[in-house]
Amino acid sequence: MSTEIFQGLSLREYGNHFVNGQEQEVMQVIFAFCEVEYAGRGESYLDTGERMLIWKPDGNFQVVKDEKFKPVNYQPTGAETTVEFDDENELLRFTSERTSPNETLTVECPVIYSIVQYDADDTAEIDLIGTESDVKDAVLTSPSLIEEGFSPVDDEYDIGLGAVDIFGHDSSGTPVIVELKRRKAQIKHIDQLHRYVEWFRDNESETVRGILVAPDMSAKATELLSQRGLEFIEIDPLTVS
Amino acid sequence: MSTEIFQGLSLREYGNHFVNGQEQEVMQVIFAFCEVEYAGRGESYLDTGERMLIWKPDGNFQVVKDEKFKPVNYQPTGAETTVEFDDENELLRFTSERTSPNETLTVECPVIYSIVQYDADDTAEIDLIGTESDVKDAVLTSPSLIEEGFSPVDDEYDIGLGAVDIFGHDSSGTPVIVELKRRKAQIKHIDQLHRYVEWFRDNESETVRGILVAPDMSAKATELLSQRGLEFIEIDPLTVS
DNA sequence: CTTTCCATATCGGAC
DNA sequence: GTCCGATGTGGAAAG
Repeated sequence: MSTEIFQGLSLREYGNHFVNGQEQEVMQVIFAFCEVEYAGRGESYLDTGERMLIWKPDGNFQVVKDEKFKPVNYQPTGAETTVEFDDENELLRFTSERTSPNETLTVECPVIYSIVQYDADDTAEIDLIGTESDVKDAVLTSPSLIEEGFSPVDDEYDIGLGAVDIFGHDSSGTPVIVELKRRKAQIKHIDQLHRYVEWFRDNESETVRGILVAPDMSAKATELLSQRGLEFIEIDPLTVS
Repeated sequence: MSTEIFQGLSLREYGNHFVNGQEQEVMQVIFAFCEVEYAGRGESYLDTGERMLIWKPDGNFQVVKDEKFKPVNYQPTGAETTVEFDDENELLRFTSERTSPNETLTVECPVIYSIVQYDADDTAEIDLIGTESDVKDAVLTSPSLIEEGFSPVDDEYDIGLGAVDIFGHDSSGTPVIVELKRRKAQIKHIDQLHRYVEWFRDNESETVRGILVAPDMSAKATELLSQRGLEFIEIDPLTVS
């Protein structure tokens, strides 16, 4: 069976199962009453309550409340997670640490209701379309999506102050900087394209066009784009994927 | 008991428990062999495999693999999630939908190993310090953190092209725009401050100072900051919280 | 290591 | 609803 479930054990017995599950590299899901502390880039404290804990073999550890999408506290993949039984205070303590940045997550559980060890057989990988990368591939394959005569020269062209999505020339030989967005463009995306274009003007050539490619633009973004002499071309990531 | 666990049931029986759990507004955790499809802003397909599903009362639904920190597929809080038994294909189908953006997540489970219904009692809320808001409070309380004679006039001052974190005047009456960051500043943060300062120059007064406040800055950000005539002041969010 | 940028970003707040 | 910015953003890719 893929799931092994334990209930009604002592904290010490649960602790032994956790160590065993870690050795066997299975995902462990813990239903517990706990208190959570975090210290690192920020610091947080979460008073006692009933939560679910997720402990994966790759070290990532999450404290999950019964509401909200994101974990309330966590340590991402790569953390070193351990568990110990504190017999003086009668609790199980999970410690999840990582370096760069230096961060520590501590979860103390005086009560554990049940745990599930899941030895999941899952070799499939997700296939996702409609990404910015898909838009880039489409434009490189069919440059006329930008405009007739557009000729790409390079992609992910590093200028030191970032990387230009697509660099090329228009039909009259003018340099063109293309910035791609998979979603409705916002002001900050105009900033980004503007930075690339300004760099090009300062370092390469006075004459240069900047084109933002996105399925749509916010009103303020449209205004700022125009004010900065940049251009917009509408492409929907899903229709070119 | 806070957790109710079901194993070895028929798909139809599991389905009844899901409906019941949804009515009782408990968090449901499902260990299943499943296939996942998503369509909305993007589109994805995940072939069959063993995963954990999380279904919370607020509608958020997650497909969790035994590796990686983030769910491989999901629908965030606010989605409408339902389950149905497809007796023709002998599987349980979860459908999680939301509008704006219009998105659908479908999870088909021909096998379910076990489910946990967790009626979590958790009223505590996390207390986090070291945020940008903490830095703002510190500066408003002690303006000399910026420099001697700095006098804040407004915070979250909306200029149409975004909102200035803190607006004020220096000791000689020159307008000052302050942008706060809780972490090491990057090029895009220089862009942001630059946008505010340029707007002020164009709409209010030629004379204006732009100050970036952060615990540190990247080398390129330092370069761009200097090039654009902006200033930097070092403040660590944790030492002022 | 650092730095940059994408993300089905999510989330919260202001208008 | 739209829009903007913060996030302990996480994660990948490139230097």
